[in-house]
Amino acid sequence: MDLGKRLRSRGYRVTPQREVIYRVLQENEGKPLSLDDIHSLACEKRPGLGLTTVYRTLDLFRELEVALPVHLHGDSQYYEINEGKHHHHMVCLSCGDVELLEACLIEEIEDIVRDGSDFMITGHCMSLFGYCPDCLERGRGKGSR
Amino acid sequence: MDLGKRLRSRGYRVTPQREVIYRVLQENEGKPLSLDDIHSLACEKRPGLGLTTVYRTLDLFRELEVALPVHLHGDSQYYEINEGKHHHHMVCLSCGDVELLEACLIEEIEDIVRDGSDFMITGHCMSLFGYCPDCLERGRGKGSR
DNA sequence: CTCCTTATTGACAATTATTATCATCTATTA
DNA sequence: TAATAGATGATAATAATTGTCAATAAGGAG
Ligand SMILES: [Zn+2]
Ligand SMILES: [Zn+2]
Ligand SMILES: [Zn+2]
Ligand SMILES: [Zn+2]
Repeated sequence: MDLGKRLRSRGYRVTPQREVIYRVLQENEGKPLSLDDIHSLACEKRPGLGLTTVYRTLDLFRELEVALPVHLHGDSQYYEINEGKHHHHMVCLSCGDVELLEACLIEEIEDIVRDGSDFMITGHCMSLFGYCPDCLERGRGKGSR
Repeated sequence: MDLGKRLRSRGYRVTPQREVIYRVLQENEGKPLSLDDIHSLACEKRPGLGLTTVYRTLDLFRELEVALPVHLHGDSQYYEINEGKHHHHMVCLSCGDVELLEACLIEEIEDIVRDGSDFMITGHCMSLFGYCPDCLERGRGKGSR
């Protein structure tokens, strides 16, 4: 569904700022972006767009599930567009590169949980950490970062 | 291995502050604590302990792998003691309760990755979100939080 | 045990990140 | 096109994190 429908159907307005931020997320599908990343990229398309607006818009997008929060090691909160293509991430501890991982064993885990507790699982997140092929090749498999 | 050895073997000193913070983590095994949580609890045992020291100590503990960072939804960074008992978490979206999940299918995922890429996995994190039995019983399965 | 050396601490200041306020602007609808 | 209410951006206010430095105290030598 397109952004306009998703916004209007909940009583929110379609604004250029929201469209720009949405486009930034769309163009970086699979690449988690920090708030500052989003702000910089959005400002390229619409100079002057305020950082406050980025905060507000991402809160909204998260509420509407237009964007999903992504947890990686490191301080910042990252965001990604939610295109319904469920996936996870592999983060290189040396260069910080983020690769996509489409595999997910959540059903198996849900089975395990169902047998052992009454917790109802509705979502999850997962990140794998390690070293990307490039860093391994360059002998940076144990480098800092 | 005990804290003293872990510190001294790397040239760090054993201080009461570090011991107190370690004890706080130990007494809350399985329950992720935020920096403020840790600070409050540590201050009960040692009034006056500075927040700066908590920041510094947790950076150190993380480096020494005495503590592990835990990612949950929400802003704060959480920490947990690393007792070698690998586990994950289930977070209730209604009451915020965190339950332990000892199940982990990382080996299966590593197999999948090995077949599909050359990324070398050395660690991972995972959290499941949903509703705890209490909240389900109270009909708060779709409540806010 | 006492004295040195130097890592560590805590108070404070400086930065940085996030949230609140409010006048102005503008998307929507009639 | 005009009216209305939501949204934006500038600014201020808070909160979170990091840096500085004099005072303290842990660990090692004697
Ligand atoms: Zn790499
Ligand atoms: Zn998954
Ligand atoms: Zn609950
Ligand atoms: Zn695991």
